[in-house]
Amino acid sequence: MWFKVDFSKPIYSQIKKKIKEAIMKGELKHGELIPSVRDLASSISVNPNTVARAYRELVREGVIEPRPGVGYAVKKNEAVLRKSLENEVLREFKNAVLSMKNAGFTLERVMRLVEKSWNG
Amino acid sequence: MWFKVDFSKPIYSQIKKKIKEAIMKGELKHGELIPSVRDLASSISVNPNTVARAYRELVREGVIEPRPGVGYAVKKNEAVLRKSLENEVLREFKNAVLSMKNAGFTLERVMRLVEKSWNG
Amino acid sequence: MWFKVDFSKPIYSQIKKKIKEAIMKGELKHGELIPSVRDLASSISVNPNTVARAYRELVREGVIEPRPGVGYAVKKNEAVLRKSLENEVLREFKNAVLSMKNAGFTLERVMRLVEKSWNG
Amino acid sequence: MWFKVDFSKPIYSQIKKKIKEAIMKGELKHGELIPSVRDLASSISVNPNTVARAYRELVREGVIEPRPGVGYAVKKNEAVLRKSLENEVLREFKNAVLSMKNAGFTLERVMRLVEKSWNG
DNA sequence: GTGGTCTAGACCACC
DNA sequence: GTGGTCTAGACCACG
Repeated sequence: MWFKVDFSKPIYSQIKKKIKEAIMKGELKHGELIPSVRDLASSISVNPNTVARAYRELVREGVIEPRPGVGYAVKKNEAVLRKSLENEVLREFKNAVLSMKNAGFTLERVMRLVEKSWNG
Repeated sequence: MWFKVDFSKPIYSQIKKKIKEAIMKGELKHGELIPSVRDLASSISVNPNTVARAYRELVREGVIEPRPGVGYAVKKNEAVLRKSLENEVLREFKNAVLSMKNAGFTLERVMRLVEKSWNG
Repeated sequence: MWFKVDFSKPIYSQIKKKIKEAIMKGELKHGELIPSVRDLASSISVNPNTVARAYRELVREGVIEPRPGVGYAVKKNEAVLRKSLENEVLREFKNAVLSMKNAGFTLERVMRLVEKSWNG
Repeated sequence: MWFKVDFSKPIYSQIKKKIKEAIMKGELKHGELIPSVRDLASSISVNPNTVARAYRELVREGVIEPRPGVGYAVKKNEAVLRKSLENEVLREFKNAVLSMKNAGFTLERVMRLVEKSWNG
């Protein structure tokens, strides 16, 4: 596990997002152990407490489950996870679309921008 | 001038955005006075300091200008303002699109969601 | 706000429980501010982080809500809170009753013990 | 010997409790061998170390005794064991009753809940 | 080895 | 003043 942290946003929420995305992409499968708190923390050069907070919240959201003395395992598969990730990401996206509208962009221009952003 | 404050985001930035949007929509025109700090503060039930901060930053950005003893007047017109707002909103939008991609949405689904969000 | 911390159980969860109980008893009312993180922390001689964690979880559970720059206010009244507290306390209680049964106590004896514990 | 492990509580203490209850119910009698560490571990899908720890503590408490090369045998009989279990369970029960009181339950409601929990 | 909790203290944004 | 986030590092329980 490996990614670049963006210090302009809360690190713990970036971790949550990355884990969720990894599950959705099949990089982490149902029942598999995710990286240990200490491992992930050192591999992205972040304090273990920060990773622990992210994991704790993922547990609360039902995405992973603690295996005492062993680590954390992926709990739910797409069905439940998708809902959690979708809600988060969708809200952000809808707001962005409305902001574009309020800023005076046309629907056509926004559509073109989606494609452009998507591919590069 | 009135709107519902969303306590989950910085209030001062919501105020800034609203003022900018009002100008772009033509609700506030070049040279016109915007609501006084105290009026806006009481009408949206917010600390006057918060409104003052928003206005201070708008002044710094050249969007409005102080009229000592009178209030604040719109400085930039829609054409000039658009550029700054666009950049801000565009960045947010591109991030949102990429998040959708990472979350496993298809391009087609995203396109449909643009239309849906736009109209609803 | 003032209470004796029991170091044999997680402090943050004792804080959560105390706040909930205070609300249920009417000591803290809807809309009122609860003690600030720093105040409570110093008054019970505990690290602010510990109080912050408790408050953060209470927010997540919908019991209190953050007032940025001001503090935390009591959000829901009995209706919602009762559910949250009841679930917690009830689960604990049912387990205790079943443990008594498994340990060989009679129903009659348990009933008498309820009264005894209640009054003393 | 088999039961469902609850991953939200320490496994070794669940094992201890189960063994004690089995003795009190007469399922395990004085002098009888209890399941071997490896058997119990595999039958409830748990790390053998965990079972070993439970047995070690039961030995320390004088509930069972090691029979080198053979296994562990029940040492105390029901009468002697009862006292230790009772104390443990009683303390838990009293706390639960007080929590119910603090949560605003009435004595009457608690009494009804005892019966309800007792019967199912 | 794993996670869970806590302390101490820093820095930032917000009101 | 308020809370939000993060670091550093300790200690404990569990497997």
